[in-house]
Amino acid sequence: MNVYSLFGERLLNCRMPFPANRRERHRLLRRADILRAAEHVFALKGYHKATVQDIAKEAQYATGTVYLYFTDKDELYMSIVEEKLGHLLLLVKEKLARTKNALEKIELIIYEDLSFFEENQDFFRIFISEESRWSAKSKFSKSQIGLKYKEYCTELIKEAQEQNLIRRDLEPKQISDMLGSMVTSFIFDLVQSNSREKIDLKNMASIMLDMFLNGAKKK
Amino acid sequence: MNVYSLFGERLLNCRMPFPANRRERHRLLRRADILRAAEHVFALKGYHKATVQDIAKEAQYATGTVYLYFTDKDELYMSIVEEKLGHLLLLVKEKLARTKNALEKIELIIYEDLSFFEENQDFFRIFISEESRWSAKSKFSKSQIGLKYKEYCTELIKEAQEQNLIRRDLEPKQISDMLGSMVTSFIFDLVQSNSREKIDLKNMASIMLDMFLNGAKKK
DNA sequence: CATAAATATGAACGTATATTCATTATTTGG
DNA sequence: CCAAATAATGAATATACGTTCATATTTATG
Repeated sequence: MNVYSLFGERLLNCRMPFPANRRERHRLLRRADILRAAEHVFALKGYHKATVQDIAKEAQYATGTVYLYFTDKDELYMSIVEEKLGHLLLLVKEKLARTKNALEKIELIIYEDLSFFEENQDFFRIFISEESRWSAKSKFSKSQIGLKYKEYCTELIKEAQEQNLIRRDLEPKQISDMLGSMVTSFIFDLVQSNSREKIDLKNMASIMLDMFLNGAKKK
Repeated sequence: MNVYSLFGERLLNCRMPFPANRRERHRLLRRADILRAAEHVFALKGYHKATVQDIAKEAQYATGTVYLYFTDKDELYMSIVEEKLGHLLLLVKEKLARTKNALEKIELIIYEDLSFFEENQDFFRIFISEESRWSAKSKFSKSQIGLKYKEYCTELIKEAQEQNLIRRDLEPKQISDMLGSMVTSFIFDLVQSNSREKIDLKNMASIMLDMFLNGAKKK
C-alpha cells in the first residue's frame, strides 16, 4: 500500500474534490511520482544527504522539474509527511468509529499504527527523523496533521479517564505520549531488525495493550 | 553540573589515567572549553545549522583552532555525546551498586535518567536528534557508549525476568526499549514545556515505575 | 499540419560552510 | 633574554548543493 498510489482512490472516494480536467489529474499523478521517489531517497539517505538531483533521477525527471511541483526541498519533504499521516488519520478514524468501548479503541489504534508502519517502513524512517528535528527551528515547525493525530490520541485517553478506565494521576497528554512512544519504540525495533519473518501484529497489539494497561510486572 | 567541568574531577577520582605533564592537562581543559561551547551552539541551532565558526566564536577561539582539538565537525559532535553518556553510565552504575533488588534498581535508573536530563536539557536536545540520525549512515554509526547504556538496561530487565519479577512474554530488549522510550517521552515533555516550576523528580520516578510495572488501567 | 501553450530539461549560478595553511603570537627551556 | 617549539589565527580554498532560467520537447488546438 502506498498513499501516493492510493491518491486516486481517495479522490474517487470523494474525500477531496475531484479535479475536473485531465491536465490537473495528470499533474497530480506526476506529483505523486516525485513524492514516491522522494520518500525512497529520503529514507535511504536522510534529509540532508538526499539531494534534489538524487530524487529527480530516481523519479526519472530532470532536476528542475521537481521545482514545477514543489516550491522547494522543504515543501517536498513536508508533503510526504502530511500525505502519509493524513492517510493514517483517515484510516484510524474510520476503524475506531466501529466501537464505543474506549479500551477497544486504544487497542485498535495500536494495531492500526503497527500495521501502517509495517507497510510503510521507508516512511517510518523519515518520520522518526522528522519527529526529532524540533531542535532546529525550521519554518515548518511541525507537521500539522502529526499534531492533529496526537491530539486525537490524547482525546481518546481523556475519554477513557472520564469513563474511569485509565489512571488519573497523570495528564492525558503524558499518558498518550507514553503510549505513543511505546508503540514507536516497538516499531523502531521492527524496522531495525530486518528479519524477514512476518510478525503477528494482531497478537502484538494485544500484548502491547496488556503491557500498557497492566504493566510489566509478573503476576 | 557539567561533564566537561567535571572532567578534572573524574581524572582526580582516578577513573582515568591522569595526564602526566601540564601540557596535556591544559590541552584537555581547552578541549573541554570547546566541547562546552559546542554543546551550547548545537542545542541552540541543531547540528546542521550550527557552523564551526559559531562554535569557535562561542568558545572565543578562531575557527582553525577547533581543528587542533577535533579532526572534524562530526568528531566534535560525537565527543559530546560520548562524554555525556559516559558520565551518565558511571553515575548510574555507582548508584545501582547500592541495592540488590531488581525493581528498586529500575526505579533508581528512572530517577537517575530524569535528573540527569533535567540537569542537561541542552544536551538532551542534541541527544534526541542524534538518536534518530540512524537513517543517514554516517561514519559513526551510533554512539558506542549509548549502546553500552542500552545493553546495561536490558541486562537489568533480564535479571528481573529471571527473578520472576517481570513478565516473560516479551524480549528483555523490547521491554527495556519501551521503558526507555517512556522515560524519554516524559523528559521530552519536560524539556518542551518550558515551565519554570521545578518538578518533584523522586515522586515522578515512582509514578513512572508504577506505570511501568502496573500499567495505566484504573484499579 | 501548423502554431501555440504547456512541460521538461540540465547546465550554470550563487551561496554557504567545512576545512586548510601560511602567518603571527605565545610559551618553554636553556 | 633568546631561539626553538608549540599553539592560535582567520583569510582563502574547495566543494557541495539548492535553485533558476534560457532552451528544447511534448502536447493540445483548430
